[in-house]
This record gives sequence, C-alpha cells and structure tokens, in this order.
Amino acid sequence: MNQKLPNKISNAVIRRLPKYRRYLEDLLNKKIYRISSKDLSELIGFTASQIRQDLNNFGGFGQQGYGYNVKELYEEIGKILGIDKAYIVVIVGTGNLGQAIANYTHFYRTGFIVNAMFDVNPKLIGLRINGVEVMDSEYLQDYLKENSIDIGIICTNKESAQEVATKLCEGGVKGIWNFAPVDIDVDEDIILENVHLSDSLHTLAYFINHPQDY
Amino acid sequence: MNQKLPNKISNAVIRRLPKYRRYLEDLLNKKIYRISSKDLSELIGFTASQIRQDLNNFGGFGQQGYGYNVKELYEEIGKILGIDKAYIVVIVGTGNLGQAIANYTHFYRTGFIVNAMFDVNPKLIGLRINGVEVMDSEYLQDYLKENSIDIGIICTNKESAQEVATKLCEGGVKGIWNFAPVDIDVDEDIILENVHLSDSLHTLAYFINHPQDY
DNA sequence: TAGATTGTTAATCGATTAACAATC
DNA sequence: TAGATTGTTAATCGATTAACAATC
Repeated sequence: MNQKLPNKISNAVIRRLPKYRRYLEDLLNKKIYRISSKDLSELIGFTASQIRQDLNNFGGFGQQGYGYNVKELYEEIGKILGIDKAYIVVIVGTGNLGQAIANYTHFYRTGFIVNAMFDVNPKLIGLRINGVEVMDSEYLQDYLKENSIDIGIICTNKESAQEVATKLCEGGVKGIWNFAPVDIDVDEDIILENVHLSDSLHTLAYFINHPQDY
Repeated sequence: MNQKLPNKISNAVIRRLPKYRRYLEDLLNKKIYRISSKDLSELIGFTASQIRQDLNNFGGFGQQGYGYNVKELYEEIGKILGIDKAYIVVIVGTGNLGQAIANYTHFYRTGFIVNAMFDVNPKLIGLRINGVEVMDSEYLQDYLKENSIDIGIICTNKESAQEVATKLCEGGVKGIWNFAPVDIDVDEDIILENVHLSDSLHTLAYFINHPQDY
C-alpha cells in the first residue's frame, strides 16, 4: 500500500524519445561521451529544462555538476523504447511502399525482423524481397495462427486496410504500423501507429502557402 | 490602421486539417451532404467544441441550426491547405522509398507533379519511373537553376541528406519533404516537413512495451 | 415560431519554462 | 571546497473543453 502510482507519460514526451536517441547516437559517433542538458539543448532545439523534465520521467540519469553520460543515456533510452529487443513483423501490401519498408526496417534497424510478406497481386506473389518470399494474402490468417507475430505493417491501399487490420488483430499482433491513408479501427489492446503521408504532404503545402504560421 | 492582426494558427490545428478533409471526402463519397460538429465529432474522434474552434480559425463555415455543408467545407479546407493548386516537385534518391513516393504522390494526389528524379547510383540513372527519367544527382544544381521547383523530396540516406537539402535551398525550392532519418538545416524561409519513419517505429515499440501510456 | 446548432467567450486542463535548492 | 549542473517545484503559457448567447 501507499505504492507510488505511476504517472502516465504524455504522448509529447514519448515522441521526443527517438529524437533524443538519434542525437545521442550522433554524439557517440563523434566520440563525445558527456553532455549537459544545456549543450544538448543547443543541438536538439528543446530547452534544457524540457530535456531534464523529459528524462526525469524515466529516472535520474544525470549527475549534478557533470551532466549526462552519453553512452549510458543512449542505452537507457533504447531500453525505454524497447528497441533492445527483437520484433517479428509481417508486411501486408508489397507494392513500392511495402518493399521500401521491408528494405528500410532491414537496413536501419536490426531489431525488426520481417518474417513474412503478403500481397494479392499475382505478379508479386512468389517474389523474394530481402530473402523473404511474398505470399498470397489469402494465407495471412493461417500464417498468423501458426506464427507469433509482434507487429503488422499495412502497406495496402485504403480500401483493403481495414480488412487487413482486422485479420492482424485476430491473429494476435501487439501493434500495427499503418501506412494506408485511412484511419482504421483496431481492438483497444492493440497499439496503432499511423504514418499518414498524404497528411504530412498537405501540411507542407499549408505552410508553403502560410509561411507566417510556420 | 486598426487592422485586425492575423493570429498565428497553431501547429496542432494545422495538422488536424488534412484529417478533417479526409473525413469530409468519405462523407461525400457516402453522399452525405450535411453534418453537425457533434456528428463529425463521433466519426473523427475530436470534440465537437474543438471542431468548431478549429474551423473558426479560418472562417464561419457553418450555419446555426443546420451544421456544415460537407462539399463546401471539403473544398474550403482544400483551398486553405493550398491543394487546389499544383506543385512541381523533384525527388532526390530513387531507391525503394523514392520510387514509392513517386508512385504514391502520383497516385493519391494529382496536385503534386514529379518533374525530375535524381540519384547517384549508376544502376538507377536512366531508369524511367512513371515516365520520368532518373538523372545523375550531379545535375541537380543545374536543373534547379533552369527549372522552377516548388518542393524537393529527400529520399537519400542520412549521410547525403544535408548536402542535398543545401542544394535544394540554393535552387529556390519553397519546401522540403525529408524522409532521411536525420534533422537537416535549411534556410529559415524554406518550409521543412520531416517524415522520420524510424522515430514512428520506435514510438510504436514504446507503446507495445508500455500499454498503460497508450 | 421552436428547435437545433453554430460562433465565441470563459474555464479548465496539460505542457512548457523558469527558478533554485540539492548535490556531485 | 567552489563551480557546475542536475532534479524538482512553482509559474507561465498555450491548447482543449465547457457553456451559452446568437441566429439560422
């Protein structure tokens, strides 16, 4: 009893974590092993105060009078994000974007392992991408039943996205990374992360036309 | 004098605009021509109050006792975003992702016209994607000098991204859509929109490991 | 006209920034 | 020890929500 109830970490804080990690990686590559919140602030463009607030949501990683140990903080943030572990993923929709993602995740992050790819297009079925054969989407449900998959990546058109999402949920994935330009409904215990490219492009168009708001 | 000084529209509002537009498009497709902020609220997941606040930043598009005219609002938001106009774009980096974007923008939005593509890879130079020939990146500067380009899309690796960004800025683009997993510096009058896929994927990993924060 | 729903002001909530005591 | 810089509380700022008068 009297247990400290864990405060929910705000979305804003969480979405800054990968950026911290990127900058710490850069510092490590430059053989800089120590940094103060003030110096990091100048690099990353957040206030020193915000950096300290953000990090203290997860623990006291710094040391008064010294700053932060770059390597330690880099590794801690990796653990907090959970990217010290491996994730088994499937990609549904293997057009240009699906193939790009297959190569991208493969290239940038070893922790995300593409175990299977699916498509409805007979021209793509049977193709090998990064050594993984593209299967007929018809077999998606069976495949999910027989294999434990962490993340489903949706690279289909918007018409198919919901149906695929439903199958992924029923198949037991923990998270869905959705690139289809539509908002899909998923079980409430499934994590959904959208990449709405068209929204991003339209936002860019807005700012080009309204530079005073930028 | 006494001119109403235009309040800066907040980033949060601006980034909701494309989503409003998508939902209005869906409604139009379903032949629904009228909607109240309350009904739209249930579809889109923002509060009715927020919807009215958001829209009133740009004008009084609704009518008391009636709601909003779907078609009119859809078109207004398109104009506000500036996607009633056409934009000439170039894509630098024509690997899987660059090709995906070339096809994507071509497919989803007629308003973004890919005029040229560039790469350093001899295997890709000369290739035709959607009827556009991939040129040697060496000619990027000259091309920008001779052609008026609105948007530069960076699909290179992170090592080349800054150099390409600098050339795009010097070449007079108005905006840059950056897919390289790095933060680039651009002239302050150039609009920069980042799509950091790795950040998005890492955020997904975070939420899978901390569902209580989701 | 009566009912519905907006546009807009005021209240609340949450996130960011500032300040400084704690401490390495 | 003295100086530097964190961790954390308090103040501020901005965004969201609630309320309701205006009006179609």
